[in-house]
Amino acid sequence: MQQQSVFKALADPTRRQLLQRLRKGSLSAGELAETVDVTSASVSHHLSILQQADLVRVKRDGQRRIYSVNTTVFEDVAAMMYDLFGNNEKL
Amino acid sequence: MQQQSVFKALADPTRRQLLQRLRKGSLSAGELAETVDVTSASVSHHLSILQQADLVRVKRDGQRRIYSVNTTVFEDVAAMMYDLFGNNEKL
DNA sequence: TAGATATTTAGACAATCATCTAAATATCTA
DNA sequence: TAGATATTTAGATGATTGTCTAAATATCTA
Repeated sequence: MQQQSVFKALADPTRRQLLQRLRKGSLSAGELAETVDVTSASVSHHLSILQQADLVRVKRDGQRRIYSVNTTVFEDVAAMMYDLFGNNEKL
Repeated sequence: MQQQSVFKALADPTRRQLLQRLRKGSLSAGELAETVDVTSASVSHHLSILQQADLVRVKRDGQRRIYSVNTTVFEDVAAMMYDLFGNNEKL
């Protein structure tokens, strides 16, 4: 889990949109592409960045690829946040 | 609190480094500049981005400017994370 | 096997970004 | 007030990024 790749992945609004779609359930690359306003080539590119940051997982299903949020990473992201803002009374 | 400005602000390693320094206590722009490997002009630029994202606060002290982490923003950042990863058993 | 469908990869381009140096602004002090 | 100190602003530059179209790859089905 690389801090840099995670924060960079989250910095793009389209990628955050994709993550939010996936929160509700797994979707194929094509289904995801329909929910955002860029080409499927761009979506594919974004998905690969999310994958590299380990924020999403993918599995094959025929000619489709099914993406899902990697929820196990949440704790790591929370730890990063703590690393930046931690040690205050709100935690 | 703009999601976009916060995530973008956190995406840069130098800015995260500055936040970590400030976690331990308030510092002037010059003191911050000594702790990172860029010019004070660059640090000033980064600090303005952190300010715009409301992640740091600044107050004047003579010719110095004293920066500190805006800890109250942590809850908002946590909420953003929940918005992306939320609804899983780890929360 | 041919053609259709799903997705990724390659290559190009414009916009954004981090950084630098130099100059400007503001404040302190002798 | 002059000069020193602290910080920001302006302008330039090279690198990175998000996006597109076109082509490549992989899989399904008639």
